[in-house]
Amino acid sequence: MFFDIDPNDDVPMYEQIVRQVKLAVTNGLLQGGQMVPSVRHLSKELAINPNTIARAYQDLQEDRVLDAVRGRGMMVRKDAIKRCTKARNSMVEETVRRALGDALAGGMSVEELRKLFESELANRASQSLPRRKHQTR
Amino acid sequence: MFFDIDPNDDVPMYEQIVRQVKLAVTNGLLQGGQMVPSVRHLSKELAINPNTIARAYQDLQEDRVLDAVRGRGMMVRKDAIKRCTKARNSMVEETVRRALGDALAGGMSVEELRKLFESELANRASQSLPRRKHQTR
Amino acid sequence: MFFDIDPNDDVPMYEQIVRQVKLAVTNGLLQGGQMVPSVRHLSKELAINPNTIARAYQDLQEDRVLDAVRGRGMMVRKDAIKRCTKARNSMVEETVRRALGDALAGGMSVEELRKLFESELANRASQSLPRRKHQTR
Amino acid sequence: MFFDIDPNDDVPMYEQIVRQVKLAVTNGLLQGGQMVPSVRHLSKELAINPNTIARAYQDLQEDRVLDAVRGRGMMVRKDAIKRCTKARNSMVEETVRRALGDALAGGMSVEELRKLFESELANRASQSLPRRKHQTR
DNA sequence: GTGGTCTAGACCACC
DNA sequence: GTGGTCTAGACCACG
Repeated sequence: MFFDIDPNDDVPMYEQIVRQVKLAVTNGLLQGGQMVPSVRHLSKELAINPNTIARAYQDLQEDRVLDAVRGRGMMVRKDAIKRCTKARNSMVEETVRRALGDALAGGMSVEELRKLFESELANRASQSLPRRKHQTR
Repeated sequence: MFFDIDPNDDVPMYEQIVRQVKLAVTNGLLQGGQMVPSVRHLSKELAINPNTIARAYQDLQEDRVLDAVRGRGMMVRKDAIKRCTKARNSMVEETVRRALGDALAGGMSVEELRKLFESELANRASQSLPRRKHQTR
Repeated sequence: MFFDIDPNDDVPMYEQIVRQVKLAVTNGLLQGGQMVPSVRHLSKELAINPNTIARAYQDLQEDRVLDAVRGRGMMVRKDAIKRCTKARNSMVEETVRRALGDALAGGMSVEELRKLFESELANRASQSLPRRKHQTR
Repeated sequence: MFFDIDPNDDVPMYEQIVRQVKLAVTNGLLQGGQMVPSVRHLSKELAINPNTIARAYQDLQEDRVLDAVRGRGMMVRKDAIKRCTKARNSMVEETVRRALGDALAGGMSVEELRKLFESELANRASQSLPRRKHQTR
């Protein structure tokens, strides 16, 4: 599937899964009504303990992104995309705000920061597969 | 002093202190040769366990930002600013990269992201004290 | 028919069916000697796996509410109404007891509780079809 | 402590803990700012696996009833009582509504139901310790 | 087959 | 000491 989990990242694996599912919903890889892979299946595929997957799915259920269908599996809610997009927006916004805060607090000038931003953006835009590998805090 | 510690933040308190000391060095609030408040003093001021302060100072010593002066306390190294600036740069860069990764993975367009960035920048530029309050992961 | 099944409810579907059959017997919608819809028929009507219907009917047989008639289907036993009424009574009693327990444990006064009870009762009494939609645990 | 957990109940233990903590907040046994017993401690006292306790506490954190204080333990939020009272109210209301629904659907008359309610209420009112033992669904 | 709960025991970071 | 995460393996109810 489309998951890219790093067990050594300081953000816990179950949370990485939660985030990646939400992003997949936002960008259309996972559509409303679609089934997500079963706990056991994904657990094998990612070589991760089923409990960890289950916890991620449960969190997604509480966030009303997934619906458990008795004896059949977990399904993406039809209205999930709204919530996920909102979540993505506030997530990105928050991170940007953080970068900004650190930059200014550290005396970095607005021009420097903008330049850094644009250069990173250029890097990404020129890559074919825009999937990041390591996400350290 | 200039510390703004949130005990319920998910970044640990000692790390918040480390980061804020480094930023203060970068932006000139703390200059080489200057003494940093004593563990006991800061511990009282922030109502934080002295061990926590001590650990932060210890880390800063290992990062060669502070120097222990026998019987007098901790002093900012004269060459600290170089290291701190470098640290700040990679810190900000890393955060920007993360925002970018999440944005693109979630299907946000480059234009949207740039707009968001500029709007946040405008917000901050117009404020007097650019110190952020909550830093959620 | 008169079934109102919610697959996402936390009480299992087969149990919802059992309960609703019993209530139908109690209130006279299903009379002794009457045939109950066939597993296949009901399965189609409710868009539910036949196994689930079968399991419900089996339970009802064990509870001596239904009788299997060779080659014809399932029939409501003539003495079912007694048992169903008894079951209904203890079911309602149990639920009332639970509400009471939670209310008192949570410091709700007897007066508050009685008021709540009467107001709910008034709500219902004024409605034509007293069939509830969601039954959360 | 004040917990009364039944491992054979069909509501899971972690959820029993969640409910009982909330009720304790509502009725004043647990006040804002107060620490709840540590995971390990409660785990020993109730002879329940620490993971189960931890899960309950995490749920309570998500429900903003508890706050984790780094390295010190879990504390009742000052504003918890509002949420808990609200939760209790809707919980009790929901149960009452359910009793009512079952009663009416089963053809029980309003008078019968009210009589049952008042008699249960009388039972409880006359008891010294209004703590229920078994809570079957 | 599915998810849900629980146990036992381990390791980590924080204070 | 505290909570947080993860693993391994078990059992259950549901469809």
